[in-house]
Amino acid sequence: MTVPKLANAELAVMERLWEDGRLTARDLREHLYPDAPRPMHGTIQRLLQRLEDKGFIDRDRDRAAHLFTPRISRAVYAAGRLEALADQVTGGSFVPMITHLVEERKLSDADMEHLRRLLEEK
Amino acid sequence: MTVPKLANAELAVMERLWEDGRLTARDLREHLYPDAPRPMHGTIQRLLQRLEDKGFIDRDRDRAAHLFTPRISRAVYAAGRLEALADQVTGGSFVPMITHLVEERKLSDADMEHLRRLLEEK
DNA sequence: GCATATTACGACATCGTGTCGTTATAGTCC
DNA sequence: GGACTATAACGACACGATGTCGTAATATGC
Repeated sequence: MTVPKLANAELAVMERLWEDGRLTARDLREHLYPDAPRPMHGTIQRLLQRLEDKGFIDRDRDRAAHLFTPRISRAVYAAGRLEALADQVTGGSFVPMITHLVEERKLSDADMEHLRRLLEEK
Repeated sequence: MTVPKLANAELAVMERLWEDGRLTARDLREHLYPDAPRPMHGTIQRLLQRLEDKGFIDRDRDRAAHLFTPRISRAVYAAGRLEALADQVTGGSFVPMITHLVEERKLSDADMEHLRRLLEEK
């Protein structure tokens, strides 16, 4: 699996990093657990460590409080998971699911137009 | 979540049902565990029961050995999971991931052409 | 009615995940 | 340097989902 799956708490951390770009563990804690009854230091550290192990983030160790930046963008993650889904269910092809979405009108007019132009260009 | 996620063993059962359309528990056992050291009766029954609970299959109780048929097609499942992915990661939009796939040339020429025609028609 | 096949389901081991507790390490102020 | 605080590192645990097993209930065929 090229792009591993993110668990819920891990995804929440990535959401903040995708939004803000570069944060410390403390920043993340304050954003994600604003009024937690417990410190949550260890939890955040654990999550960041696992995300680093999976290759999702970079860790800048220059200062005492490390700085974390996303290594995989939101679009790359989404596309990677979509690939994994296609590999698992439809033999690697994206056509069946997209076809179904179009026929069930799950895509907005703007999305349809956007994709039309995208496909024309390439 | 409209379409629940399938676990590995559950997906393997659905694969057989999507291929063959209508099978008994025995058929499934012979296909999925051809030379298992243990019977695996209970395992298959458990999986089928959970799939029924999740709404993935229909159970025909007319005969002693029940007949199982898929209630959710492969395309519906794939599209449903794709929707869940989009909701979770890209705010419900499919554009970012498809755009990324196109730019990374993950779609075959045939797929591109297929999608072009699909979008033109609708 | 007995032997066999099948269903129903409780129980367990395992794994991933979220959390906590403890220790190690680094920075700051006196 | 020593005391204090903040952070990092990481082992440990609880929990839920999952795959499997064991056993009892039920149905079928002879």
